[in-house]
Amino acid sequence: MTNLSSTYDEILDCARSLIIAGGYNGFSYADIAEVVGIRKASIHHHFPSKVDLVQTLVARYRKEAEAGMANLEHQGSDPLELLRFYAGYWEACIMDDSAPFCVCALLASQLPVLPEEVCLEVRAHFRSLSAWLTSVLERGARQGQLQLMGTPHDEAEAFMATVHGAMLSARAYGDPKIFGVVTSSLLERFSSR
Amino acid sequence: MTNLSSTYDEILDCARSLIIAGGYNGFSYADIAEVVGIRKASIHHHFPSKVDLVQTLVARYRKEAEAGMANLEHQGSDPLELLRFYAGYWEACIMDDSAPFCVCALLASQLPVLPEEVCLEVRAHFRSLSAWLTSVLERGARQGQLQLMGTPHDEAEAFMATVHGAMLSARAYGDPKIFGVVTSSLLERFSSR
DNA sequence: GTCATTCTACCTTCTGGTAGGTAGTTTGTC
DNA sequence: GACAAACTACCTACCAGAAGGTAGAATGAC
Repeated sequence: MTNLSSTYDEILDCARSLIIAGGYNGFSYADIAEVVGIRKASIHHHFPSKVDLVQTLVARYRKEAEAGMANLEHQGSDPLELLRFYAGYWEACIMDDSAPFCVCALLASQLPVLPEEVCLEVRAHFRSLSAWLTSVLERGARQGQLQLMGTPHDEAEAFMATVHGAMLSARAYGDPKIFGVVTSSLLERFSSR
Repeated sequence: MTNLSSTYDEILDCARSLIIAGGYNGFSYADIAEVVGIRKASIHHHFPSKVDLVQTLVARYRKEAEAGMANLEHQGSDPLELLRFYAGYWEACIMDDSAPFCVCALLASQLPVLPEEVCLEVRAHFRSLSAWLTSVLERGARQGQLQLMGTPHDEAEAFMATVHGAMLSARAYGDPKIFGVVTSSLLERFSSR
């Protein structure tokens, strides 16, 4: 139980890449089988159904993201630094093409055709990301470091939306640099100076 | 040629709704056939392949959007009004669930698995929308009505990204109101007063 | 009669999923 | 330590249904 096979992880990693590329209906067990070098049926041993696979994958993604946010928080960086780090993290992922889109953002776009279980995981990610951003903005505003025009919550939603939209634009233009253009414009607006 | 059958249009409208819900791989000819009340094979008479159908659909969408932008432009409204109108248009579409997502924004998210022809149409829409927003922002800045921190182009990209991200959040939360929250925060920031 | 439209009937390939089997490892019991 | 039972990870060989698509025959308007 503690010793999970590496195949299990390989399947999850592969599925993640495939979802990032084309969403829930954009890949099949056959696609994974080919990449991992295993037979289709063997995937069912690890993940009985496609819903199981994607739900596990998103749950894990969500956990990683939450761990990342908690970790940033403990490093005691100031609010503006945290926002910069968050945007910088995605900028790096997009520039080196290692993860050119947030799994949950991509799945959210197809929410109406997603299985209920996956839908709930995706929604939970949006809520936890929004909550974290809200707390960062709230702290920044209280310290006088960040310039907010609305409530921390509303500004957090706007921040998140802009980052997701920037991922979309980078993909649409086929130009990773556009992500940096949009996010740096976003960050600038929050700095007081 | 001038007298296009209404079935043709019904198929396009139906496909549009289905794409808005789940993207390129989220619907099939069978789905359309059921809604339109026609046999699968009959759709092939109007659109030989799925690529033809989606390409036509996106091209038409693009034309409509460009006509809408040109029309707004001719009404001579001031820049801030134009931005408000644009955001308000989408807010209405999302609130009444008539078109809760931009077809091109949704397709852009799955660009890596899209047929080349569709990909080009989607990209073209992003470019024309960005160009229009740039011109509006540029004019607003020149007139002193809008407060820009970066170049009109960069701000236009940020504006577009935020609107697309707001669509995504509204869908993720299952709450149409979040679109208005994000976009009104966005518009406020551009107003001078 | 011609032409567009729609139909039935069919094809191939892909889809997620199942059944049943095999080789190798762990585990529990004596 | 020996040995059976159970478990893990994978396999081959299927299946039913859905996918996009084709061929050719009816229908019906001009």
